[in-house]
Amino acid sequence: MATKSERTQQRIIDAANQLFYRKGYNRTSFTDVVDEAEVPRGNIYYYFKTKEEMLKAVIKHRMETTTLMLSEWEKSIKTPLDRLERFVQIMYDSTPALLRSGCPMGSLNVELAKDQPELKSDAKQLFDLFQQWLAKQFTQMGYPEEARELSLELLARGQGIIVIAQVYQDPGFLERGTKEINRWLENLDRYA
Amino acid sequence: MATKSERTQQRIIDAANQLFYRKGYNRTSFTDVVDEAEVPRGNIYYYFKTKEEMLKAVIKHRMETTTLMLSEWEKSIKTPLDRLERFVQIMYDSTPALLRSGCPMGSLNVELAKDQPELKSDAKQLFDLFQQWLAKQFTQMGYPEEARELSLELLARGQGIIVIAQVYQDPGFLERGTKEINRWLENLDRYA
DNA sequence: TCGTGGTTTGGATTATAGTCCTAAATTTTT
DNA sequence: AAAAATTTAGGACTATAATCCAAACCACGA
Repeated sequence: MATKSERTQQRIIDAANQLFYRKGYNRTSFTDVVDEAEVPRGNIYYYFKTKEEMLKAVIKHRMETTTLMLSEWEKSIKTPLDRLERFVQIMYDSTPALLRSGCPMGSLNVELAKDQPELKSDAKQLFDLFQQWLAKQFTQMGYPEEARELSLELLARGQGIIVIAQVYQDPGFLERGTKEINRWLENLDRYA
Repeated sequence: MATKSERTQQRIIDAANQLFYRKGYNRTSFTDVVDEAEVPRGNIYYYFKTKEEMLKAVIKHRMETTTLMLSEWEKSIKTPLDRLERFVQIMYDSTPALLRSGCPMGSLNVELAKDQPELKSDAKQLFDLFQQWLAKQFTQMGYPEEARELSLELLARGQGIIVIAQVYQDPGFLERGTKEINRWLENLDRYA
C-alpha cells in the first residue's frame, strides 16, 4: 500500500486537478487546494514548491490516466472505427461536466496559451497524446497519409462542439454533434 | 469632437480590450490597464469602479464595433454566400492574432464560463450577435428551418479550428480549415 | 471673478495571493 | 533505543491585486 505521504500527495494532486478544471488554473489559489485536499496550509509546500510545479504534476497525472485509458481501449476494442467512436463516446458521456466547465484539455490550453507559454507547452502534451493515438487509429483504418490531418480534424470538431454547447448550455447540440462525427467516421471507414 | 474625458475613457477601454484578449481577463490587472492606457493610477477608478464594470464596457464596445461591421457587410455584400464567406475570411485574415491569443470571443467565454457565470452571460452576447447574423444569412440562402443549427455549426467549426491551430501553432491548419468551411458553404448554397 | 462640478493625481488601504520558516511530530534507519 | 530523515503544522512574510481617498486642478456659467 502507498505510504501516507504518497496518499497525501495524491490527494493534493486530485484536488488541484479538479479545481484547475472547474475554476481554471489562474483562479485557483493554494488556499483553495489546501481546503479541498484537507491538508494543513504549510504542508502543501513540502510537496510542491510552486504553483507551476503543482500544475505540472496535475498534467503528468492526467497524462498517466489518459495513457492508461487509451491503451485499455486499444486492448479491449477490436476495430479502429470502434475505438474512434469510443473516443467520441466519452464526450457524450461527459455532457454535464462539459457544459459546466468545458473540455479539461482544451480550456487549459486556451487559458495557458494566453501568456504562459512555458506552461502551455506542458498542457499541449495532452493534445499530443490524443492526437497520436487518434492518428494511429486512422492509419489502421486505411488512411496512413491523412492520419495526422484527420486526427486534428477530429480534435477540432470536438473542441468546437464543446465550446458552443457550453456557451449555449445546449446538451442537444453536443448530442447531435457527436452523432454527426460518428457518421463522418463511419463514412471514412466504409470508403477506406 | 469628443471631450477629453470621453477620449480618456475610450483609451482605457481600448487598453483593457487588448489586454483582456492578449492576457485574458483574470490575469489582467488594473496596473496593466493603467500602464497601457497611460492614465494615472487613481484616475481609472473615476471611470470604472470595478474590474467587472470595465469588462462590461469592453464587451459593450466589442458589441458596437461588431454590430457596425456586420451591418456594413450586409450593406456592401450582395449574396448571403458571399457574406458568410466574408465572415470566414476575417478568420483567415486574423491568423497571427488567432495563433497568439486565440479567438477573442471564444477564449473570453471559455475563461468566464469556468466560474464567473454572471460575466459569462455578458460575454455570450457576442456569440449571440454573430449567431443571429449568421442565421439570417442561412435563412436568406434558403435554409430558414435549419438556420439556427447551421449558424451554430459554423461557429463550432470556427472555434474548433482556431483552438487546434493555436495549440499546434499551425497556420496551415487554419488555412485548410477555412477553405474547407468555404467548400461546405458553397455546397449548401448550390443545393439550396 | 468666483465658485461649483467634473476631472486628475498620487498615494494610502485592505485583501488575497504565493512563498517561506521553523519547530514539533512522526517515521525510518542504525 | 538513539539518531537521522521525513513529514506535519501553523503562522509569518512579501508581493501584488483591487479599491478608496482626499487634495489639487480645471473648465465654464452665474
